[in-house]
Amino acid sequence: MSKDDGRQRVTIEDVAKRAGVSTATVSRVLNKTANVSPKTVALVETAVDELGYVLHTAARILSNNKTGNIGIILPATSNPFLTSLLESINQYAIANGYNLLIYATTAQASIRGGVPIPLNEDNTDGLLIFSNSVDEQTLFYLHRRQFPTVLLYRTPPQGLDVPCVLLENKNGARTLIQHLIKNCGHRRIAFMAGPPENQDSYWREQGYREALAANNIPFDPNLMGTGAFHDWKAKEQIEQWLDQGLIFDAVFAGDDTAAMAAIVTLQRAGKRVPEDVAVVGFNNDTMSEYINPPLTTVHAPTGAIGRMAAKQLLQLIRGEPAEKKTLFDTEIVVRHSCGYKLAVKPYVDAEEHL
Amino acid sequence: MSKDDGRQRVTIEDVAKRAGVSTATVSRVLNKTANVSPKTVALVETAVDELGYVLHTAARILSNNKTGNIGIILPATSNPFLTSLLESINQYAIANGYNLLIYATTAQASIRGGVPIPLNEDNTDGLLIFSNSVDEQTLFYLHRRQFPTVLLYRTPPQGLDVPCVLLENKNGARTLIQHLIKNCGHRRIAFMAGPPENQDSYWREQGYREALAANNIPFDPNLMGTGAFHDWKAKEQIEQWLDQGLIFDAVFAGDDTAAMAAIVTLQRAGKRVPEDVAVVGFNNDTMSEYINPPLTTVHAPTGAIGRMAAKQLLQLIRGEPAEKKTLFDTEIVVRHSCGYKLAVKPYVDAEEHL
DNA sequence: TTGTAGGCGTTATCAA
DNA sequence: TTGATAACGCCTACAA
Repeated sequence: MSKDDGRQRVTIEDVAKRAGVSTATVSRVLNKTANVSPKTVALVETAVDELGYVLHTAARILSNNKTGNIGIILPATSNPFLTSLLESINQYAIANGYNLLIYATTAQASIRGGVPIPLNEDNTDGLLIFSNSVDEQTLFYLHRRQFPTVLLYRTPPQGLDVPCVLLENKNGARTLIQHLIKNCGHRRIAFMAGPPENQDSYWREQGYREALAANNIPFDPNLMGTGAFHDWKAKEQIEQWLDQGLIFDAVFAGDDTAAMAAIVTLQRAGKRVPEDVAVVGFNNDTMSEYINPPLTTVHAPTGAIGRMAAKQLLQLIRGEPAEKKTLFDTEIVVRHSCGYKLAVKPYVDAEEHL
Repeated sequence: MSKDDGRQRVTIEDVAKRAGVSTATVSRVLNKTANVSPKTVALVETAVDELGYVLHTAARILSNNKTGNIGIILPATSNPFLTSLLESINQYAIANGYNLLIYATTAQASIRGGVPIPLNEDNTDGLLIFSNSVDEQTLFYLHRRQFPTVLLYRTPPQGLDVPCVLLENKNGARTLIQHLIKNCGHRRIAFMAGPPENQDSYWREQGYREALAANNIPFDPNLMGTGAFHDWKAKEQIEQWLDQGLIFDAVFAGDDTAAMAAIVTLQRAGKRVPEDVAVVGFNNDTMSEYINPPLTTVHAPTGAIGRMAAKQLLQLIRGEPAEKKTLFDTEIVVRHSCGYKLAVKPYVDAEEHL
């Protein structure tokens, strides 16, 4: 291993010798954990510099279990929504003296047969867990170890008492679909679900169904599909619907990413959005107002959610209690893709002006 | 610390006792590092399960320096381009038995006074370093320690011999600006630079200047601004230019994120894009074809770059040599925002059809 | 095939 | 204010 051929590592002992003090003293000045005479401090600091000493993280962790890091585990899917979430958490963490480490897992992360997950109690002081990115066994393990953990966008499993920070989905979705029905006159509204087991998607679907019921529109299973909060998945779903000749005048894409892909796929198939088919999303990602046509969606306070989760986690780490459950409300944002007319005009191709 | 109140951790020793074997044997079956009789293996494995034993990462690292992780350090800016990069690296890492840990730093990460950076030789087997997210001192330190390191989107500093994976920027930018000048008839082309010290931005500017020179357009320092590869920064720059009455008929935004923000800012100020002002970007992010108008840009093979960097790093970790320098070429993508007419029509507002 | 024991680098306890 | 030393949990010679 190339890593082992490296020249001998400079240890705290080397520093101690060079400075003519004990390792204990070096540790004290490094951690400011006790009073040390200014003279000694200077001695140690120059020794550190001269030797190029860098503390061995693993050794410290083994010895006292402090890392200065918090971690977040999330599914490895590239959704701009996740970027916003991470950004807000990172900011909060740094502002409070912690570094954020990120692990994006393709499978559901799990401890099993003694194998730890890559971000855990050994290299972080606490963990944020997004949706169902780790399995229940691991959740229970962390809880048994009383390791500071906060759940994001999911509730804890039965019998597990872990704080969670959530988005209110049902009301937002219901309002959105009501708008589609009442204000825009759509009746055959297709729904694209998120990833399997996703709680946000589940509740958005409930809101969709409630709006239908409230308007005496019978639920039609043929209008149920999957966008998986993913562009190519949404593309496939739209293409399949088009191929099979499904009749629909609107699509609730599940989230903005799927909505964006749905719009483009429909347009490439010769459909006009929103004249032929309306499309609405969920989240209000940054690009939602820039796309073509601007997207009608539900605004989710993603940054606030991230900050709140980080805040709860740091409280837990400090040994303070945290909120069992925090719920954030949403707000509908009406633009053009739903077919409802607005004052602001979107871009019009040059040739139209000629 | 709440983390210390947790019930006693199950160690390898507990497992050994339970299974009636030595810790050495437990370690052997856990790591498959030597032959153990099937009978003993079974004994150990059930003990692991019954006790809920999970290996202590830090202890293993301290003992043998293997982590199974690679790390990437990058600046904490939310650019969809980075998401693509991370996705490709993560896929490659996982396909090859490594986990990717991510650290997004707001300042330039640095070891100093013995303080390690959060992702380092103690918790990863190798490091990918994006652009100038860590300082030179740290780069030299890692090299001195012979720690596997690959630079992404930057060359090593003078005197440092570290592999790097790069994007070709100058030719791409020159071609793009040539297109703006020759095919679209623009002459006063403003340029928005990326973040300070960013090598990609530097070379894009060189390409811009070369295209100008090749067409006998004098370089005008008034047309030089900053977009910082960031939406709000680009917005500010456009607003400032508009305020001061700068005359320009095109903007090379530096990257797609800045371009998207530039387009929207211009439109809100009552300018038509591309009729009044053309806008072009760089990268060809996913959303570039969806925005309004669809963006003319330069395609960068971000996924391939990420995979290549990960590949080089794993070679280094295995003790194999890596390419000193890998350069990826680009390709211009002409859509609507440059003003050049294409067959594919963008979205047209419903009212235009009435 | 298995066990014993030393060492990895740090921090914390206890004395001085 | 400082020093000696016992953990922390694991791995790997070396022995058996």
